[in-house]
Order: sequence, then structure tokens, then C-alpha cells
Amino acid sequence: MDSKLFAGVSVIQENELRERLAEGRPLRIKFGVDPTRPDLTFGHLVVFNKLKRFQDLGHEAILLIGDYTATIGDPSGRSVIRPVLGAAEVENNAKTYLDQAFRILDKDKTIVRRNSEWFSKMSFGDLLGLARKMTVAQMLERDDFSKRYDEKNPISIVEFLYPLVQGYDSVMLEADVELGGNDQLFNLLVGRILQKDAGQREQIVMYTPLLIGLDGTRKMSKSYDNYISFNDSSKNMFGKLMSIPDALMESYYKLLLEYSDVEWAAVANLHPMEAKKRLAMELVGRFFSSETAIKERSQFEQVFSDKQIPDVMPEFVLDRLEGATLLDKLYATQLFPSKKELRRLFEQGAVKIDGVREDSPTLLPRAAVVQVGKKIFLRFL
RNA sequence: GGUGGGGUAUCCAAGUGGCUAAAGGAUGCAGACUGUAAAUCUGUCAGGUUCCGCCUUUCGGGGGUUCGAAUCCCUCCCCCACCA
Repeated sequence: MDSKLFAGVSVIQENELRERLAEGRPLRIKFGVDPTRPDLTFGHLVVFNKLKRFQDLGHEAILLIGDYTATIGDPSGRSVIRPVLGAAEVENNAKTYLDQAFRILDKDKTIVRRNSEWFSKMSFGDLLGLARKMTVAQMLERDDFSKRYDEKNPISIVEFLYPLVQGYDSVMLEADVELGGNDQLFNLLVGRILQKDAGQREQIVMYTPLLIGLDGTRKMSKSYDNYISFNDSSKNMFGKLMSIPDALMESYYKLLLEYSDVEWAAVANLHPMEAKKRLAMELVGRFFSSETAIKERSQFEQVFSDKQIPDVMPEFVLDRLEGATLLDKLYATQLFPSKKELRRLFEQGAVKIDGVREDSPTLLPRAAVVQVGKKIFLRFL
């Protein structure tokens, strides 16, 4: 038994899981992905870690692409209906999604399925049959539904259908285990209801806590812009990890690196900054390489601890155009949203040229290293 | 089918004829302090500019009244709840 299999997750039916693991056959582990957004964040990493564990133990990791449902649009807790995507777009998202997922999962051992396989063939009558399996009262057991209902906020019928759809996926896949974030708990449990109804063994439900995002308060999500992406550069990944509030470190160590309480306790004794650097190194090391991790750490220390300039930065050639001021040149780099914003940065003393603060945006630019704020460096040639 | 409420900048949310580019809060950004942490303080947060003065665009869409509208009128679109 892999002790890390249970690290950080909650298993509703732990005994059942142990029994099934003891059967010695490969279990079918389902994880459903929503291809409406193509980018994976570290929030997804929590679940992917578990899938990978199962995979390494010889079980079947099944990535279910909700391609059919994505073309319908799931409001999922928001009053705004998500944009309905075209089939081509969904397919494209799914592809980039998988590319990222395989940075963690073993591509050759991962089974990819799509729910259009069965839903595209489903008749309206079949849908009615599915809808009959649950009552409104059962649906209102879901926290966010009952909350919104009490507050007289809108709930669309489609939202009621979603748990059923997700549960039906489990029936079609004959899943032994379904993984998901804890906001998915209700939907995961619906899978059991439908499987039982279909005469199957009910899937075991494993759910992971939601990872808090960089702002330290809300869940990590693209829409809050508080996320770390699988696709981030090693530099950004390292930097973003260093910027998390200290209070998040424990959860990051436990959820992203699957540290046990004992392992965490050892880290918790370190200076918080050192602990954070280790966190960043381990994760960058996993997504890139340990060499890259070491490099990013030294770059980080060089720039932010020693206040030196980084080794590499974007470079721009100055072509002596008449009248082109420093501000014009900086704007031309496209690193800033508007000239207005740049003016503000000058006014607020955020601009340094070769390490010396420069308040005048109308100077002629010269070959130098320009720093704007703490993080933006560029070189004029 | 009926009744009521609502659509304001990234989000929440004030604002019912001029002093409103639009209160306040959040988020973000910058500065100070620091460990690119937290907390705190300050500034800033539509765009453009010959930069403190001016120009352009913005308050669901369109049209109108007026010297002047997010605020009044007409019309269209959309959303929500409640009662049936």
C-alpha cells in the first residue's frame, strides 16, 4: 500500500477502497475534465498527483473529457451562463489539456475517453429516463444549490442535470473510483446512486481539498487570476510560489508535494523563506529539472535578495528615431498596457535606469538596463 | 399569463438634470517597511496629449428632449424573483 495515496485526500468509503485494492486487479480510476478552459493550474495538480499514484500502482487512470457537455455549458455556481463552445474549440482545448496532463501522468498508461461517445447517441427519452433517477429534494441537498435556493438566486435546470450527467459517465465507464475536488463531492456521490440503479458496484469517492490561490483567500482559479499554470515558465513558477502567503505553505506542501504531517513538521521548523524556497525548488524541479530549479533559485536570490539584475531579460534595440522618448520606447516593448500606465509608473518612482531612479519619461532613451517596479527588467541595446 | 426588481468601470456597489471620468469597498499596480510573506501607511487605478489644462470614449443597444443626461421621454434587447 502506498501511504501517499491517501495523503491530503478524503475518501468517503475508505474500507471499500481497501477491500477493492486488496482484490489485486487493476481498478478503474475516473477523473473528469472540463475542456472549457484549456489551462491546467496547480489546483488540478492535487488530483493529478493521486491519479499518478494509482497509475504507478498498476491501476487504470481514465481521463474523461467532457467534450459533449462542454458544448452545452455549465453555469456551475455562477449566475452567468458559461459561453457555449463549438466542437472544434472543445477538441482543441482537450488536446492542450492532455498535453499538460501528461507532464504528470504516464501518457502510455492513461486511458482517454470522451462523453460524446454515449451522450451523442442518447435520445430525449433516454434523458428523461435519467432525469427520473433523482428528485429535486435530493438535488437541494447540494450545499450551493440549497444556498442559492434560499437566497432566491437563480438555478438553471441544466445545473440539475449536470450531476446526473457526471454520474452517468461513471456508469458508462464502470468506474471503481472517482476523483474530484471537494466542490465535486455531491456530483461524485450521484455516480454511486446511478451505478447502484444500474446494478453496478458503486464507485468509491475520493475528493481533494481545493487549493487556495496566490491571493491567500479564494480558491485557485484562472478566473481569479491567482493561479500557477502547468505552462508557466520556470521563472514565473518559482516567483509565484515565493509570493504565496506563509499561511498557505502547509497546504501547498501537503497537497502539491503530498507531505505527511511528520515531513511537514520538519519543514515548518525552517525559516519561512527557506521553506518556501524548497517548495518552489521541488515543484520547479518536478515540472522542469533539478538543474532548472537550482538556477531559478539563484536567479531569485540575485534579483530579490541581492537587488542585482537578472542574467537574462528581454532586449530591445534602440533605433535612434527622432522624438522617440523613453516613454515611447518603453511603450513600444508592449510590456505595458498603456502610456497612461507608464506615466503613472514614472510618477510613482518605479522606473530605474542602470539602478538609478528616473522620474522623467521624456528623456531620450540610452543603452541601459531599465527596471520598472520590482519584477520587470529589460535591456535597451 | 400577472406582479415586482434589475442591467453603472476587473468585481461588488452608490449615484435620479450641471460641482460626475462617475462616491465607497474589493482586487490590481506603484512607493515605504520587508523575507517578491503577513500586517500597516501612502499614492494610483478609461484612453490620448505639447502633462496639471485640454481632447476622445464610457454608465445594456438605438433614438429624442435640453445650453447640458448615467440621471427625463420613446423604443428595443437582456436578466432575476414572486404569484398563478
